[in-house]
Amino acid sequence: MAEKIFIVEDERQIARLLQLTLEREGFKTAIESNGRRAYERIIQEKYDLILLDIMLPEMDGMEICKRVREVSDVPIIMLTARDEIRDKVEGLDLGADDYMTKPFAGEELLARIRGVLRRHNERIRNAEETRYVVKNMILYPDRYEVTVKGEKVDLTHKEYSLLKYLVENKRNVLSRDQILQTVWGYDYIGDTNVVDVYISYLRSKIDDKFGEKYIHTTRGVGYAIKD
Amino acid sequence: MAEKIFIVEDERQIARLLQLTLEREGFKTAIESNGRRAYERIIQEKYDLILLDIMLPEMDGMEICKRVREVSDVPIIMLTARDEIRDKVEGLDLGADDYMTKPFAGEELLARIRGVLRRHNERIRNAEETRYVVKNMILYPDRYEVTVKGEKVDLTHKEYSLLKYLVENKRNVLSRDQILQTVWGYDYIGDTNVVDVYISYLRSKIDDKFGEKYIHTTRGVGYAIKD
DNA sequence: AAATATTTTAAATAGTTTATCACAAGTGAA
DNA sequence: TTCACTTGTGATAAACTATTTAAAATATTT
Repeated sequence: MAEKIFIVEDERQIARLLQLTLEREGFKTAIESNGRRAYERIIQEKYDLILLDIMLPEMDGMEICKRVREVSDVPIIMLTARDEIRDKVEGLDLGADDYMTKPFAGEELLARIRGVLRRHNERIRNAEETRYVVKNMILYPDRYEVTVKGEKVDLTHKEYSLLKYLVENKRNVLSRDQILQTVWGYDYIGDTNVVDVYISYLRSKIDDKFGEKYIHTTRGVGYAIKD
Repeated sequence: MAEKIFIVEDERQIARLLQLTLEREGFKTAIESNGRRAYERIIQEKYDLILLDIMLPEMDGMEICKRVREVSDVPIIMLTARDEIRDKVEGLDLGADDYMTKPFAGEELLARIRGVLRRHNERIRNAEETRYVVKNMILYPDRYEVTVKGEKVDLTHKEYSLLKYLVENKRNVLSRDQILQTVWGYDYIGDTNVVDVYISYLRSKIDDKFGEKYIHTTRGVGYAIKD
């Protein structure tokens, strides 16, 4: 699918040139010359990348960048005249992903655009990782990691698997047999209290350490994790 | 069927942006900017998911989340500003299903919404989130939990099993023999009044405590639970 | 191969639940 | 209203369950 690039530039010549360069490479484009209108369009429509000039009528590029960043991570590349070097720095501070100084070579622009898009896609893919939230505990299954109040908790493999099983079934009481089957892979139910022991380990590393009750016992039945 | 998502956010621009993003993906949406009104709408109407900003006029998102959780399992995703609140939020008890920091990429938000909805649906389908309701009492079989007027009732295993059997057969009078067979597993009927005793325990924990008559005696026959 | 970490088993302890009994209270028929 | 029977309830001993600890067995790393 072709990415849609929004060109915010009040100099018609430059805007047109950009548009031709991009469309020749298969991108879709839209152009806007007025700052305030550009901001509104960015908010309301969906673009995959914004090329943003700094000097614009009604609202300048810095201001647009700042405001857009309050609500969106859409990739932004700032376009600056060569002598506005101070602006470069400031633009990056405002959350732009990259910048280009005018005049620029088409190849360099395309390379930067591809780079920014690639990094952005990676960011999204990584950010999509699932996580399970219970109170202030977060379990990240892909990372094999658990944090409580932002602090990493060190768990052994069995401890982690047990916690994961509980968290995946938040609120439901799981019997020792269910747990043995799922976490330990036992298929006949022996005479062991290993589940109880591991519950105890988890509690000392989580409940006790952070002074909150996560793991609940239902006598005669099993264990459950709850908010 | 399109899921209905309730956007609770006081910044119009952000709310609007969320709405557009979601509607473009085929969700139905509703917006509310005031915290107290949002709470009332959540309680009274049916939404499939709540996007809940933290800072809101009249009642903040944390408070709403906490109160809603007392009566409902509706999926909640918290929205927090990146710098100011993020750290605090990690340290606070959400009871939420997930959270997002602003600004966020539309793709990530959609991925999280789908993830939370999927898990919620699985919870309902697989975990038979069935509930038995008698007057103000709700019995959740998977959670081994009983609430009356939203308040959790502490029951022992036998008490719970007996209550469950009665509730599963609401309005039907069950004889002591039937109860002994099903709940106690006795297959010959001895000379015991243990059923009577447990009926008494249940009444003191439920009927008496909450001042309503749930368990009825049919003289010479047995017991039944009724609205 | 030694050192370290993890997992399992076993046993002591503390705590809760259960069943029974004895008697009190309640109910309906005569 | 009384009587015979049914039902309700508090006390308690016995049974059971969960928790913790420590030590033994196993796996992993150095």
